[in-house]
Amino acid sequence: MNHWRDLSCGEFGPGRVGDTVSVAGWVARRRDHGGLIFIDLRDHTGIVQLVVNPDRARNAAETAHDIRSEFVVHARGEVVRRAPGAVNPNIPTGEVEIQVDQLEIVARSEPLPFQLDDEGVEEPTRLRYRYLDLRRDRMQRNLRLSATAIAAIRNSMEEQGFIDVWTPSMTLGTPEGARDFLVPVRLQPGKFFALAQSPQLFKQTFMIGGLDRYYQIATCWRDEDLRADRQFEFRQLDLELAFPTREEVLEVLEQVVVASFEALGRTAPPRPFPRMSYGDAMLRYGSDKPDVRFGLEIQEATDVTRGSEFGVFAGAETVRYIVAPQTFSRGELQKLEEFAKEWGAKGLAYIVFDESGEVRSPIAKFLSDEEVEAFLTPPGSTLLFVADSTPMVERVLGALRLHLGQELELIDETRDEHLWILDFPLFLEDEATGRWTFVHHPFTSPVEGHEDLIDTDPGAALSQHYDLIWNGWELGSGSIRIHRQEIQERIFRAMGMTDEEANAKFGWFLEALRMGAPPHGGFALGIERFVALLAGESNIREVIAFPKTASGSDPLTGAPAPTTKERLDELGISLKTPKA
RNA sequence: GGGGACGUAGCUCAGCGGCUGAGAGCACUCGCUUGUCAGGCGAGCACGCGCCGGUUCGAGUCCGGUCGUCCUUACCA
Repeated sequence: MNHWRDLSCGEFGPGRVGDTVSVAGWVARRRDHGGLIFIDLRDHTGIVQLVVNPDRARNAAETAHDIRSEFVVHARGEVVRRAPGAVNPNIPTGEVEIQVDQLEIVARSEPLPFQLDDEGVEEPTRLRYRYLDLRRDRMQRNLRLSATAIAAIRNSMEEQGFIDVWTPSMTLGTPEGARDFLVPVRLQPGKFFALAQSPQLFKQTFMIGGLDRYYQIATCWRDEDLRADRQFEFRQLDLELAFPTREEVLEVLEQVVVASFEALGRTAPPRPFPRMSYGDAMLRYGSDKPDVRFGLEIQEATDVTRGSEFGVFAGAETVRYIVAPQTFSRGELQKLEEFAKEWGAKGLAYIVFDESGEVRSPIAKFLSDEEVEAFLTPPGSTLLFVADSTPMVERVLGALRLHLGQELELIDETRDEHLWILDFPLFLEDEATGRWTFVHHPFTSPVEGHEDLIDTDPGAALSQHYDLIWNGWELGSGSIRIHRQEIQERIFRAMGMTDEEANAKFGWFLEALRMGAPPHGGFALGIERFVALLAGESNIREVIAFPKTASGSDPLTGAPAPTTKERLDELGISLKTPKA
């Protein structure tokens, strides 16, 4: 170490008794007994108690009198064993303390705007003074955990033969997908770069360039509303490999996840991770990112209700239901119906089977014997039905299932469930426009043999896309890509894009596909989501040093901010509503 | 853009259906205290109801708007 410190605060123990040492850190707390003064000295490793005794060091005692919370101090003294009655079992260094000989104030501190041991401080305050928040255990732990995980990810990628290559952040914008952040160019006024939403086309170009296995922890920018799991800028473990099978890509990711768990000293999830088809996920969970830590699976009833006396059932494209493992009062059922309506349902039919075996249901009188028999469940349960178009049924019951899972505390928080979702459709029909839009991105390869469906029956074509889900969070997604130019062009056409448009947007890439593109595929894993889950946080802002708020600003720096007229003139930009 | 919640002291919050000194805990300041570790005891400081407007004899409280924060939804290929 150096003259400031021989040991970090958390490193003191009985083995150091008798040593004369230097220590430095922040004053977590000072307890002044008039004579004796105790100082809890803190750094990133922990806390050690300094004892300043005027009988031993008069100058140090005078200095200690001036010391306040969060001063940075440097002390020199002797490590001594505490008297048996004075041991503090609450801190790892509690068996020893430092009898101070010299004490120096290195930096003073104003009283802090919030107390570091106050767990209840609101997020805006924490972000406004993030440097103070960072001193606290939670952020120290999360950022260190993040660093450990990222190191493990890099190691794993290197071991698996991937090379780290950088791609530009400033690139060509695309009208599809999320909104781009635009970057004006002083040298070419009126033109804009877009900040990369991901290195997607660049990494495919690496494969055409013969790099074979590429990875990068890439920063990505998307101008979309911020959420608990979304920021304007975030990082992806971005990777791509040539001549892969789907299994190989999944294998690479599973290795990365396992390596991260092991680096953190955790029991790794068993491999291979379970798989589920997209169709299955939507049917059973009403979601393409199902949380499978609890049951409450959605049941299909459409066949049974086809000719139902109950008009709502008979007339609906799809009827499905959830069996909740308890009964509900009328009021509770009404609330559940309101919840379903908020998600777009026209109503929520129910059948309550009381503990006594009695049936409460406004629709029971319409149901045939076959229906009643099909829906029969043990006493003390409730069936909740949604009848509507298939996407609406999936949507509403998926939301209701999650809602009930939380409300009824059915989710086993101690479990970790990793899951692959496979066999996505290539296209989904956009409900608003009726046009076919790609589910993932337009570079995803159809399943072999489904190429012709692109033109004949787009809705039936499956893609070689896959998502990695952890406890209901989408960690990332990937696919086997299209490496044949003519297939790529057919996809663009199916989306209603003319050849001219496709060329204008992706011409350089279509050209590259004509010059020897190997089969390739890859994946992108959301780093912050992954780390947040590893850290047990439900919000990625807790694992980001300087996150932005939901409104897209940074309370610490005050960004974003207006700029000057001069800067705008230089860039050839005029504002509709000029600001000072 | 839609829905919900919140905004009172540095922090976290209480505050009646409208009434004559706007509060608590912690923090902070001062004093006393030589074995505390959420130190103890005593004294003190806080002038603040996000902002604008309205209703009223009277508004932290009611109404409208606005700003900010969080959650959620559309959105996030």
